[in-house]
Order: sequence, then C-alpha cells, then structure tokens
Amino acid sequence: MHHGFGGPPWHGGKRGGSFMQPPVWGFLQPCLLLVLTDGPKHGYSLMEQLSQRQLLGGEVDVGNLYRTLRRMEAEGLVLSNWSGPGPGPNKRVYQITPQGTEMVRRWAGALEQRTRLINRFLEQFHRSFGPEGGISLDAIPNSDEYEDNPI
Amino acid sequence: MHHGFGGPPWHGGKRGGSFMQPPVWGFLQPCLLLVLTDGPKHGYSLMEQLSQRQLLGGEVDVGNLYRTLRRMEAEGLVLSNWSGPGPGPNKRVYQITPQGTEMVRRWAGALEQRTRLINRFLEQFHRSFGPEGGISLDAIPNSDEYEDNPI
DNA sequence: GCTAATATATGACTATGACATATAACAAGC
DNA sequence: GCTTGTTATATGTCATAGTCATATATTAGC
Repeated sequence: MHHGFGGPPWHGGKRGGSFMQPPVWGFLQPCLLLVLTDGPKHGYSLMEQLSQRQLLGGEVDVGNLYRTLRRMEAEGLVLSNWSGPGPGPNKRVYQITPQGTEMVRRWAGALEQRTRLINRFLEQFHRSFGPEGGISLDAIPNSDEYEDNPI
Repeated sequence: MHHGFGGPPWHGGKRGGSFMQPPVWGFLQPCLLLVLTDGPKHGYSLMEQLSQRQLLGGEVDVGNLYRTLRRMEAEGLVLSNWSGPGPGPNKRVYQITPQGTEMVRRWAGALEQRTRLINRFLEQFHRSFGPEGGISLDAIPNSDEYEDNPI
C-alpha cells in the first residue's frame, strides 16, 4: 500500500475500528531486551510475550520483529542459535549478551528521561489548550476495547 | 563519519563528555506544533524556542528541523510564507493550520498513552533488575507471573 | 488433500535522526 | 577591501525504525 498522498497512514487514517495514533518509535528494541532478560526465547514466542506483558500498544509487526532481532545480533546485543530437532518448525533462539544487559540499563535511564520530556510537553500543552486540553478522544482508547460501529 | 561498524553511535560512543543515550524518536514534530501554537515563527527561532522551553533533550539538529518543517507543510499541518524584506536574511515563516492544531491534540493523547507504556516497561525492568536497577544477579526474582516457555 | 497455526524471512516504501556540507545576507572588526 | 561570526535555509548520505505485503517451510487437525 502506498500512502504518499500527503501524509502518513496515522494522519487521519483508520485501522482496527479507531483512529490511529502516531507510532511509538524506537520502543521495540528495549522491550525485546527486557523480555530476553528472563531467559532465551525465539522470535515467535517473543512476539507472544510482548502481547502478554502489554509492553507495546497493539500488535507487533512480525517482519519488523525479526529484522530488529537480526540487527540487534549484528550489534552484539543478542546471540542466536538454531534449536535442535524438536516439535514444530526449527526456531532461532536468541539470548541476551552482557552488552545487551548493559543496554537495557541504559534504556531504562533513557526512558525515565523521556517521561520527563513528555511531561514537560504535556504541561506546556495544557498551558496553551487548558486543563481539559481538548484532547481528542480518538487518540486515547486502546484500539481493541472501543470498537467503533461502522458508519 | 561512518558508523556502521557494529552499532549506532549511541551504542558505547561518547558525545559531550558523557555516554550517549538512545535517541528520542518521533518527538520533534509534536514539539514544533506546540511551539507554533503560540504564533507564527521561522525555523531558526523555532530552534531557539525548543532550547528555551527545554522540550527536547540537548541540541536540535538544524538540517533535521528544516526537513521536518517541509514535511509537515506537505502534510498540511503548517503553512509557510517568505517574510517581507527586513533585517537579516529572508525567513520562511511557518504558521499552524487547523489540521495541525488537531494533530497536537492527538499527539497529547498519544504521549499520555506512551508514558503509560514506558511506566509498564520500567515496572518490569525493576522487577528484573531490582529497585536500584543495577543490582547483582542474585537478587533477580523468579518471575512466576508470566508463563515462561523458553524455546 | 486441505486448512490452520507455528516459525522465519525478505521486498518495497515511508518516517526519522545524525552528521556533514553548501549557500547566502549581514554586522563587526581589521 | 577582507575576514570572521551570526543568522538563516537547504541538501547529501547513511543508519535506524515502522508498515504492509509476500514467500517459504513444518506440523497438527480435519
């Protein structure tokens, strides 16, 4: 699908019955590292863990997940090995490296800093728009909980 | 400078005398829209405003700023006009559009949601790493809360 | 055989950021 | 005149990241 018609797909578009939000950039890698802190896992089960632990809003793009894992391996944050012959298709099992563990700590610090930045933004937003802010309700709900009726 | 040697520049690199943090993705556009809510401004003064109001951590990349403004204009979030002949070089003055104002509101909602996601990440991080965040491996709890199906 | 779930991967495109470089007007100093 | 610094806008190149679509293979259930 091409969306070069004057804006990104989350700009006024719809998906899953509710208006789309601006995407959460750069949050997948730290979440993967955090889940891998509990022990080695393969890509598909990582995807399930991310849903169970509600670390990302909405569904995870599978292609993006696998490519991010490969990139993280190239950066030395994780290691992978093919699982021995067992039930189901072969799995590429990832484990976190010491560098990866150090990176999770750094991510935690960066994300604490980021909440401070966001709070500063929200303060100044409410100063301009009022305490209610006129925040568009379309942007708030979790997409799965409020299914808009068609038309 | 090329940095494709196994990781991004913020991965172990240094700048300004302290270790770099992972970058803050996708935060420039909402900050620009918020500053433009106060009135029309040109790119260079927007850059100064972002520093004064501390909306972004650190310095703003100038090239990135101008390209983001052009992209926002293509999306209909802002309009630009060349300033009349005055002191100094000509300025491209940007003003926010109704669509841009609506987009700031949506950003505010999305950023509130994002703080919730980040807080969930930090909670789970501290469950794995301890409240101090860098504690020894002995203190890592056995998390029975999540079905752990490695491999 | 057919379908679905599991599992990994790539192609094409867009969005964003980091760093470098180019261009130009103007002011202050020599 | 010339150089330097500030203001001001813009482009080139590369890397990271997200979205949507598609390809491939195994296995379990019908």
